[in-house]
Amino acid sequence: MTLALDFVAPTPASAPDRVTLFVDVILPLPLPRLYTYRVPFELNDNVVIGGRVIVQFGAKKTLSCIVAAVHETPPTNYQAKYILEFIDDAPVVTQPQLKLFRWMADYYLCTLGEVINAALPAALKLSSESRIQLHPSFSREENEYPLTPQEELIIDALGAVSDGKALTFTEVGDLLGIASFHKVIKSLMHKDVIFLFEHTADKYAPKVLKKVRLAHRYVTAGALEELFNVLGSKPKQLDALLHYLQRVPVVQNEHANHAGLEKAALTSSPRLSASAVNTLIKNGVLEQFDQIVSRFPMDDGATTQPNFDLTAAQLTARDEIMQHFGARDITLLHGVTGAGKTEIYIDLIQQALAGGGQVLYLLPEIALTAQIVTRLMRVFGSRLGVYHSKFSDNERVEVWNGVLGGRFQVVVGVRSAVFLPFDNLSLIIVDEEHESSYKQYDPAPRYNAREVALMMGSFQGAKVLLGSATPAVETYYQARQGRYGLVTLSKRFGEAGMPDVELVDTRKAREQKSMHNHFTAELLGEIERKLGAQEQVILFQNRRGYSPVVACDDCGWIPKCANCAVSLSYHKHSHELRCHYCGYHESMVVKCPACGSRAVKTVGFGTEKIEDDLKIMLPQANVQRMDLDTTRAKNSYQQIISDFEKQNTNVLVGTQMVTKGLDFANVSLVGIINADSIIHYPDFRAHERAYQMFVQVSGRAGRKGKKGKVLIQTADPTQVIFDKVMRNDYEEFYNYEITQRHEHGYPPFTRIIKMTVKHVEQGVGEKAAILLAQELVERLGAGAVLGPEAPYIFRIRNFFLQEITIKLERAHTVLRHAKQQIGEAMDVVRDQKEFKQARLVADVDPM
DNA sequence: AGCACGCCGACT
DNA sequence: GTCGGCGTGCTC
Repeated sequence: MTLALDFVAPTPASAPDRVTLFVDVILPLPLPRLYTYRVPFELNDNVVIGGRVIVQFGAKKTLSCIVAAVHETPPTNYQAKYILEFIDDAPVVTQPQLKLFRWMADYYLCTLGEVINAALPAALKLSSESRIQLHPSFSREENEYPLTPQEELIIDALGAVSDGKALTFTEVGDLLGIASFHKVIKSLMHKDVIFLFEHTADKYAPKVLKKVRLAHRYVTAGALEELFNVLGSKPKQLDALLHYLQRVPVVQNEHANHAGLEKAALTSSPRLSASAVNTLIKNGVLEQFDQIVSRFPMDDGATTQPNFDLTAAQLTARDEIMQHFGARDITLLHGVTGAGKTEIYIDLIQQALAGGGQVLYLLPEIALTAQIVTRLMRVFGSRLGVYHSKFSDNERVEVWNGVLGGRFQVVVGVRSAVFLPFDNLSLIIVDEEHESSYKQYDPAPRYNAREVALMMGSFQGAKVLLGSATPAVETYYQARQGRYGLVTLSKRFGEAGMPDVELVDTRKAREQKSMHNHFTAELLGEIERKLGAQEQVILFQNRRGYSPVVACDDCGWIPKCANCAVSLSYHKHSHELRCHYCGYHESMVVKCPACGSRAVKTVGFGTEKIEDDLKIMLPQANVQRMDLDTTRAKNSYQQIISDFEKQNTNVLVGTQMVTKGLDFANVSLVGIINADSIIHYPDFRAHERAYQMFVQVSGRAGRKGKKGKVLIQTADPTQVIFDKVMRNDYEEFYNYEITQRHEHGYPPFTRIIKMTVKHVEQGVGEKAAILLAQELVERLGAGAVLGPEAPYIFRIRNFFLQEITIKLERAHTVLRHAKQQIGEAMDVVRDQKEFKQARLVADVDPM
């Protein structure tokens, strides 16, 4: 019957031909290829490139993934599975993004899945877990199969069929107390006791506000009066109602009542009774409703007009930038610390917005503070989205959707903000472009947000402005070559001169026995003088903890990490020995386990010891420490900053954190406790990094008309780098450094790819690395391959490391070819049976 | 990345 | 004899 009908029924003229669509999807897994799924015919119209779909992957996994392409080509050597579900009817990933993600996977030698994984906020990735439920046909009485006690336990937990309780696999595992519960589930399925289903859910939960409003029938003066009479004998309810009416002009403004009032405004007040409010709701006087609200305040504090005027120098710089953008897409703004780059950025952002485009403003993590956000918020109001790593996942999704939906035209954010779904960027600002925190190290994609921003700019026709007081040598080189525009701002804002930089010779001081712990008499005296003058001091020590090493004074025994090739650092406040690489920690040893001596001493020093010493030497000083250990809690960073700002503390001791973008008007002295530990680094970028660090930290001294002072303690004041820092001439530093780079064939004259081979067995790892190096030499030539070599820290988290450095010429064709070759070389190693356990990692443009 | 299938030691 | 360890291969 139905068959006949089908046969007879003519295809409606309006219906499209019955095309079978296939989609190529990006799975959120480190897989090299895309996978092709078939679209159920009735869902053909739902296909959206950049939208999410749910598919079955493998036997037992449902995943949400992104549609990368739609086509009609059926796969030839396998049967495509059907898509299970379409989640979105509009893209969550835009076309320009897909293009960028492809570029990233290609350039950084990783998979698209890894890029997608890093890009999407976790809440946009659907959670999928298998669950089990009692089979409708199952009943205990009629059950014919014998059941094991474990099976009984699960059936008990599933309750009766009627109330249909479901258990996740994890819950089943917990219930049985074993990890291998699969057999039990399989057996239960076989016996038709349970069935299995997949539960997928969007994890993003909108924020819901509970609100109340006056029921519609009371919204007239007359009805209200009547209501008052009725409530006359109920003072609490009347009180609550009056309070509501006081806050909401019900009669005059009907819309105000419709918008209602937050329920908490009535219930949380100690003067009002929450139960009275609930009674009013129950009796229908007030009605309660939910309102989905944004996690970001909508009320627009924007003035549209910035509350400042650009100085003549800033105006000139701004105009020069605009001029460069006329001819070039990328411009470097080289402006000394305190020259007022932010004002220029704001001005440019306003212009870009006026032209209708989107703007992305990237900042390193530590520079994206409440200070800068408040400032931007004042100008851009609710058009500004903020993307910070300390944000909750729901907040990130809101920013993501806000960019998609056009609510946010400007986003200020950290590294990962380059993943946001822009499709109409007209300006990207990368502030502090030299910062190494733009580079992601550990999980792939090992990308540099600055480079991604440049590529994104070129894809979307956006101008990119790089800003820094100490540009990366590579960046400055491009500018000098004329590939980037170059604008220089050399004057500090508001008359503040550059600080005086002085070197203090610690070797000499040691000889003269004039050191007080790690302080020279000069530094200590200067700190005292500044404190006496009610001024503030910042001390920089590039190492956290109390001491990096402890050692037995009698036998020389040193506690080492069990998982890494490092000594354990002593942290006094927690009285622990900690590994800074894997997080391993144990109690501080009192007695040497090797010889039994109790003379276990600390060696070397970190921020904690500096803080400690200073508190003892200058008891009148109020010392605060700022490093990874004191800022781990959510708001502690903000707290430390605000204490220092309000001058509750007068000395701030810290790691790199104190060097970035903090503006404190009253700081007149910056001390660098041990410059040598910053300079001596086995890396071609050591000088650049040291220079940047010294200049950045010096920039904290002296602002708003006060001339600051910088004291650098070093055992060897004759080192070249100090000369460059003291002359305060970036050009000179650059000229020196670029010559070095040229001589030794380092970037920007070459491109570097660092390969790391990790293996739990040292010998096997070494052999794998040797093979990899051989394969690379074969393909790229001996001159391009350095190593393998064990890094200084040759074991981390139980993996032995071997590194191979590949140096390539800069040309793009070379790069393309080389990456192909590297991929092949890696495959050769991976295909060897004995190296199956080796982990091979490629890091393109390491920092 | 999971998660299955497949081959070797200590136990009902 | 089996249960269960984790080694390698596949997932459209």
